[in-house]
Amino acid sequence: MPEILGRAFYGRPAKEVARGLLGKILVHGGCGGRIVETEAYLGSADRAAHASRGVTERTRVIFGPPGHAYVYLIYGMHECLNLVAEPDGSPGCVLIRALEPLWGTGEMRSRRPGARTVEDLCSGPGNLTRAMGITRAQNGVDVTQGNLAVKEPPRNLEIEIEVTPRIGIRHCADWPLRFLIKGNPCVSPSRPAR
DNA sequence: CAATAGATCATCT
DNA sequence: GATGATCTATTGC
Repeated sequence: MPEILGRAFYGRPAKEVARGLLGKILVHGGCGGRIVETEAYLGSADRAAHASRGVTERTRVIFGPPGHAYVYLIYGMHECLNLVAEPDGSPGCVLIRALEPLWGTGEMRSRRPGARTVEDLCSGPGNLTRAMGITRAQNGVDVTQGNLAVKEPPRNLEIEIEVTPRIGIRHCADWPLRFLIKGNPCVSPSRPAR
């Protein structure tokens, strides 16, 4: 049985957690996939991060204990999944941008009739939450226990990690905080930066 | 293939 | 009242 990642894994700098999550397995309900793309979001210095403006009703989970989910609605239509990093009281989280679908692909397809290929199912933050059935109902849930969790892969494959600037933001657009598994076809397509 | 438009709403100013 | 950690369809080379 693959092991669920514990609190200590998340209670580190967001950058390390983002890098460490590559190759791990995200599961929710009967669906699961390998994490192939992440982005780190920091605290007050990172103007691209929601947490940079301090604690509000929305951002308070980012300041809370690590190992919890932060799910929010973007552009009025897409939900994005983050995992809270850093020790309790310190802001930081990791946006999960893309998965390589492994289990429950039939269920994913039924939630995403528009997807043409398996690689498309979880390619992009909005796409993966819809495919996995993750919504704001999961905001604040503990990811170290329960049906939304991240596990150790059955066997550790050798992966090559690439670091690039983050996608789709206007502040701090040149900070190298995006991590991806080089060459993986499920990584989200690059889009025109604004 | 690249660029653009439109959808649509919670959150913050 | 403006903005945004997006996606898809459509248009134009």
